Amino acid sequence: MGTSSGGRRVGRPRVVQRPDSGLEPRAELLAAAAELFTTHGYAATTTRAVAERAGMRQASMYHYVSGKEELLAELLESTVTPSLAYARELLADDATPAAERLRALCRADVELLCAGPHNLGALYLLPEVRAERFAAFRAVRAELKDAYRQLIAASVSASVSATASAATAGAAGGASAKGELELRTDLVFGLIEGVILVHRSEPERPAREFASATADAALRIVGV
Amino acid sequence: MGTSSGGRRVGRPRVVQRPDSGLEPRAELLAAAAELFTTHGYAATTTRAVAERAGMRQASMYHYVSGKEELLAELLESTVTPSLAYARELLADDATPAAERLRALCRADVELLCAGPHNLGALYLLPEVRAERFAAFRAVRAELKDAYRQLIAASVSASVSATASAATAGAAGGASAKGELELRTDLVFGLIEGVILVHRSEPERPAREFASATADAALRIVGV
DNA sequence: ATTATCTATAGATCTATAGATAATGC
DNA sequence: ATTATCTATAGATCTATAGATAATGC
Repeated sequence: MGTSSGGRRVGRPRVVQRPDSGLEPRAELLAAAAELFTTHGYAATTTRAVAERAGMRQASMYHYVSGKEELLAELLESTVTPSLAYARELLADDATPAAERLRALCRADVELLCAGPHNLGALYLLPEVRAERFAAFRAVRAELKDAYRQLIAASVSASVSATASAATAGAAGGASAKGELELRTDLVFGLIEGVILVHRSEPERPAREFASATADAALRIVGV
Repeated sequence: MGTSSGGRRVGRPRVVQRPDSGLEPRAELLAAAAELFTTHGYAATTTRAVAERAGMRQASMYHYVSGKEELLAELLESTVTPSLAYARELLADDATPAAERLRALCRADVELLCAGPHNLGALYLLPEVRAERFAAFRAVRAELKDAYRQLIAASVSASVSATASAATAGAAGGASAKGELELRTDLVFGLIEGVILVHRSEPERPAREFASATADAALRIVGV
């Protein structure tokens, strides 16, 4: 295990020595890529910049990853996987009211992405993500969105059957019930995403509070 | 005037002739840049790609613009300027209730950006926009956000004084009144931005309806 | 012997300029 | 003469590979 600090390392020494970050070289590369991709963009970030920030020369990076794409793929998945795992737990928990579970998912999602050192949420929007290479990530994300959809549907139907006030549901006739659900899902998903982006401008606000306020806003949008 | 179609044009003919688009060369370049920047990203778009899509050779582009940056700057300003103009009108109109004006601004903003052929809203998020070169754009955008802030403040105070139900205002003690306003503004602004991005996935939904639904959602977030 | 790193570089770009060319205008 | 375009290209990258090197391990 102890490859990190301590004993001398195998292999030719790095030309520029730095205070041991405690991270494995691959993790150092990922951290460097996260910072550079979010601040300068993916296409504008060179392999040299990533490697050098991770403390090694450009060519040495290829000992650990196949190139920039692999770094992006891994970063993308690392942002969405924890949210999805939590979403699955929530979907399975049929003891808690749906609205409460929806609230919990919104909070967790915003907090996870706002609390990290970089704005990894912004990576979702890179045009490069549409490439075939990142299909796996897009699938995971679609599954997360579907979890939102299910929780919203359950929240709405619980609210309607409880209060019988169909007025809250807006123009939900019944014919366009599916369209209504799709619309609410897009509004909530848009809020979550947009709010994460806006947060970057005001990073001094505690992520915890902000996530909680966003979750409240999401429930108000859904109308429960 | 009639430089567009009709009579023969001055100068060496283009090597690849195309059905006259009716646009001036500079406008053709802007349209090409809009498409490429939004689909492939700014850094990943080459001057060659822009020029060729506009029907001219790479070098000819420099006859009209100084480079990619100028194209981006112009596209950015063209997306935010109409919204800001409308926001100023609304701020001046003290005959209409604030909540109604806020609703109108949200609608217009979403509709303007969703109705266009490309997702110009996504350009806001390019990391390159943080560069000094685009300070003018960022200033315009900050002014637009301030218009939101003012309309939200006016909506809330009208609502509170009318119904005296301070409960709607959430945890608005009074000490953190400014923080509350800032929070609501970020939530609404985040919703507007996020929703524009989400819309791209489902472009078959009419922009008009979607904008209207978003405006309703914004008012529910604000709590009026 | 194995490993992690290095230096060097070929090949493929991409930008922006220089200078030529093929139209119209007068 | 003026204009819009073209071709050609210098200079500056950037990526990914080849092969050398300087450690540790046995």
